[in-house]
Amino acid sequence: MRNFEVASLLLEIADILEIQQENAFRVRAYRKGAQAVEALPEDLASVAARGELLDIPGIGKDLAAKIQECLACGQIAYLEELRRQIPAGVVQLMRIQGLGPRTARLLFDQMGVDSIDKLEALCLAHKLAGLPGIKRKTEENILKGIQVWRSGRERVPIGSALEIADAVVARLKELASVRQIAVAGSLRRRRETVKDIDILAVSEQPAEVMERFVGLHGVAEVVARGETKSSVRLRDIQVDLRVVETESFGAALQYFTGSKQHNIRVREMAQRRGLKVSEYGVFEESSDRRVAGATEAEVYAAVGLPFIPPELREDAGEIEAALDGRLPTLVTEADVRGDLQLHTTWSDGLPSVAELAAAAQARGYAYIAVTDHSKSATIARGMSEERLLQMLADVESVNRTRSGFRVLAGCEVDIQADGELDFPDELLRRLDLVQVSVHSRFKMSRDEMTARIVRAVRHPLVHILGHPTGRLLGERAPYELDLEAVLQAARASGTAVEINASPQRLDLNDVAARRAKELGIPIVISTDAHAVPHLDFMRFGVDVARRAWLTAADVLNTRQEPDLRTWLAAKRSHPA
DNA sequence: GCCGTTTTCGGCCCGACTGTTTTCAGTCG
Repeated sequence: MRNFEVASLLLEIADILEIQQENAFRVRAYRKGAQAVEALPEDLASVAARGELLDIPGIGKDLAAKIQECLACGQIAYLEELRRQIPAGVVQLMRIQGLGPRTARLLFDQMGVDSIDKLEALCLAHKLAGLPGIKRKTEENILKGIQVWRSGRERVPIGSALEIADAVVARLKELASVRQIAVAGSLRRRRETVKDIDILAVSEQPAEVMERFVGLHGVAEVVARGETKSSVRLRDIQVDLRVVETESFGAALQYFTGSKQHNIRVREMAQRRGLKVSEYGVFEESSDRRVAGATEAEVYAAVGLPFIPPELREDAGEIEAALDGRLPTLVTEADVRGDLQLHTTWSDGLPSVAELAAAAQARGYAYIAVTDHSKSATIARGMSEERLLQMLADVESVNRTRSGFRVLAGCEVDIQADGELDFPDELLRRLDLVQVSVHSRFKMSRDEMTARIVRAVRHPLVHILGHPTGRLLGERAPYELDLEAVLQAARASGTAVEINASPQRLDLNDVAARRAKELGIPIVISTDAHAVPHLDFMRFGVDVARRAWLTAADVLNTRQEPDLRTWLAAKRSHPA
């Protein structure tokens, strides 16, 4: 059983307990436990086998026992019992925006509502008005919520969310009264998908800012409108705006960036020091005197912490690391010296090698690798062996024209169903860089797929495993795979793994990349660009790397060109 | 249910907005 599956069972327990109006802290304990499990960079089964479940913060005796039970028999008896009391359909009701546990309980108890379909029918027939606390308006809001839920666009990929957020920020910045403005929330933490966009501004004319905000082009609905806080639906996503005073900006930014769990930890630390943290600032409990608030650094300092980068704020060990002075210096886009997975006219890319080299050098890179597809990738116009040789000549001629810049001749070689590579060794040996990836036969069994990839990763001429899980965000689930086994094979053979920065892929993801780092596996961040503008995807890959706690030293393509070439050569003499 | 430089018991983050209310509960982040 996968970690996320265990986590989802724990979350379901939390949901049901919440509907049953159980102790809120007990509910929180299950949610926290679920989050800890999901963020765990290693398989729960391995941790359990070592008897270390209790070492996971947030997992105590009870949760450890339930996790053990999960791993042993795939279910939790306690949850089965809860499900008999509150059917799954009732838990589903809480997926509707504006509908929480109290209302779900009320609807189930009084009207037997146990599905969203039934809820919709009753709303349309105006059968809910008259229940305590429900009138016409509430029915309307529930129907709107059901529409949003049906549209299925509950989470938006980071690429499109950033685009919308940047546009909103630009429009609001035009107002002279807007002194400061920033994106907060999970978008600032650079989660791969987000549920909404949070924007924070400082202005002495909050009313003017709100006015501009709710009137923005593309606003489909004003969800809420207050003096300092408003929400709209804009192009299928909710955007929240808060306006605060200058002296509160840092506190508000810290607060609205979250995560919720991270903030709870910060507040607990503040409490122990006799302080109270809110979005308005840090205050002395006794006197209400403000001690911090204008900047985030100030807020963290007040509770005894160094500044923690937003990407780490998930309560996944960053508080402890900060206290011990072990926070990593995260890799930045400026550290990246080259891009190692690129496609050109030699297969399915748009630019020529020369065009790509010019664009990459203009961007400040010192090198790139062109990695066109191998012959089996027919859909992607994979290269025949002759064309591969012609590509080598092309790369050589481009290298003659450019100084201070190097094009490495590479290939993205298909991993065939049995783990064999798509080109013979004598050809691979002529390449500077060999990347291997799966592009076919996605539906193999977990064992077969694992064996297939492990075999390729162990091949002595292979440098990098590309998009290791094969997922396409929101389109295709990762293939069945024992990723831990693949990573162990990479470690043993010295092979690097890729963070594919294409916003469609982001593969490895943050959790897996963090595990790869833990194992000491070299990591590359590549865009997989098929056109010149795709070189800009690098920022998304760096975001994943930062969420994975990576420093520049963990990332191969931050090295100087000679160092990289040394690594590429040394890899081939690595004892397999 | 978890946790411990205040604690093995008694705590556990904090405020805005809406819709229903005549003073507040529910939801959200």
